[in-house]
Amino acid sequence: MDEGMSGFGLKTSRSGSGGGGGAKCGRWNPTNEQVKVLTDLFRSGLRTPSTDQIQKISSQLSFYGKIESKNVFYWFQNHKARERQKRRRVYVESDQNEHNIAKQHFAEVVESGRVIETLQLFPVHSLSFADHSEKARGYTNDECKENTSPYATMYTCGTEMENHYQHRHPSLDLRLSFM
Amino acid sequence: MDEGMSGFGLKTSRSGSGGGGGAKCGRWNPTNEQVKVLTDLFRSGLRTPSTDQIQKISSQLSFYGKIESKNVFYWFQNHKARERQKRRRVYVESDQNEHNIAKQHFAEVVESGRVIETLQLFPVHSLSFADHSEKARGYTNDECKENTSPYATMYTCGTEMENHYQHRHPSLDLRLSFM
DNA sequence: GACATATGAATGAAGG
DNA sequence: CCTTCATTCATATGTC
Repeated sequence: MDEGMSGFGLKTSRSGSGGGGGAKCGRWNPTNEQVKVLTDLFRSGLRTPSTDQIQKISSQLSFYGKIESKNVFYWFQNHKARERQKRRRVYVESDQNEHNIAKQHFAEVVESGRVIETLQLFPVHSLSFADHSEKARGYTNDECKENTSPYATMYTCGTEMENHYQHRHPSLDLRLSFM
Repeated sequence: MDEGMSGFGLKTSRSGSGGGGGAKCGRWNPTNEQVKVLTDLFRSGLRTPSTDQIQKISSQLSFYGKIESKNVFYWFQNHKARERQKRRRVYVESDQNEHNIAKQHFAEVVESGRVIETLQLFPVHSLSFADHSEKARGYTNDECKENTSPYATMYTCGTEMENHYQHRHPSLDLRLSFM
């Protein structure tokens, strides 16, 4: 997700605004601030920025670290595609369990032209780059070992909406591994 | 991700305690049966299942335990990538000369629509959405493209050199420039 | 418990 | 827009 998970500690975050920055170049590695701004823009409705917009965004984000316009371009492409795809999956998935239509809670975001305006003036809340909110991805997981036994595994992880179609037996035609 | 997508379902799949006992998983932990089936499919030649196939496989595997389609997607992505990576290792190590017999390895698996058919047999029952119109686009061999151009920059967003902005700070007006 | 490894998940970058 | 590839992050598991 957009969450990124990068925790603060290990991720080779060369958020070197400023001087050298460790260059582990090879591919763009967005800083948390950059991601935040981009995400905000996306959330505010921007999906396919024009060349000009990309330029501007890139310029602004360069303050936080090395970045090229193509990075911005790709970021939006990927984010949009993944968001859509994610949604598609979820939709299908829930479709199979036939009982949670509620899954659609969000998905409006809107698209009015207003977004464009906003964008040109540049982002909203974006920066508070004092933001050290590392997601600190809590994960207070207790223990996750799913039992590996074939038949008892059903409801080990409730909550997701996946557990419902395990009533019919695969009939084991599976061993189609013939070749 | 995988969606290349890759980004399928929700990431925060921590179930909140709910009742059933079992554990709450931060990530999917496949059962042996699930792994076996996936491996068999892989061995039988399936490398990049289509969305439909992923759905079906996922449905079937749900019999053995909790699973989401994204898990199947990631599984194939990872398995394929790692096999290739491993092979590349070996290839590089053992091959100084021009004899690349090893090259043959991944030419065998790729061909014939057998896999597709197999897959269609796979799902059987269930699935109200079972459509037979598979794209059957059959994983047209991947590994052939050796990615020879690291930075081709084909993106249509003009100007690639952006790093110039980096040296002049946005003067922090950024924070205020919104709206 | 630290360390090594295997693997699930994510995402940048392309190619088409 | 779609799919795919490569790399990397994060966590589960195994070993000592």
